[in-house]
Amino acid sequence: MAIRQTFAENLRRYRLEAGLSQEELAHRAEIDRTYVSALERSVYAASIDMVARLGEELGVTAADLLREEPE
Amino acid sequence: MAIRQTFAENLRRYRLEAGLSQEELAHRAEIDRTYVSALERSVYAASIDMVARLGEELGVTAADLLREEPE
DNA sequence: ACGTGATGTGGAGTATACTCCGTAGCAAAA
DNA sequence: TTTTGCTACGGAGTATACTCCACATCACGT
Repeated sequence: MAIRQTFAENLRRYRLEAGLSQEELAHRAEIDRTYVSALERSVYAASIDMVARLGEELGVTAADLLREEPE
Repeated sequence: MAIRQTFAENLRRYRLEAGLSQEELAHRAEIDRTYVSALERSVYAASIDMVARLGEELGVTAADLLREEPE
């Protein structure tokens, strides 16, 4: 499940860098706000469609969101 | 669905470079053979757990499998 | 023509991603 | 203390990822 943790950390980091709340991000990506919360807590293994949608709103690629040791 | 297509192409390419059949890869990653076939045809949006498992057997990262224009 | 390896594809079932509702906690501001 | 913004988290329902079966096709070698 290491990949979930990596994704969770990247998602939260990019979201905060974009200055967005979980709710704002969820609204823009047209997904549920509680699900964003769950993803940042590694509760679920998101689908690649979901990863791409979130990345779009954050201005990064799906690959970026799954990359370890970013930058 | 662009991300599915990218993933599908990368999966097939890395699999062939590794000299594995869909069946061999499926067996090593302990998943179903027909599912590997489906993924290479962009039928489903794989979960990030699944992407990571496949990447492990192919010697690449999950991010690699989702990266566009791989060199 | 026949057998074999590799892949595509359909159908039915199970596991889980994802949605939508509500409630609760906590920090900062009034 | 009360309000407001943000997040955690539970439960129940729906959508879909994923498994397992079977059968079909196509290319190749014998």
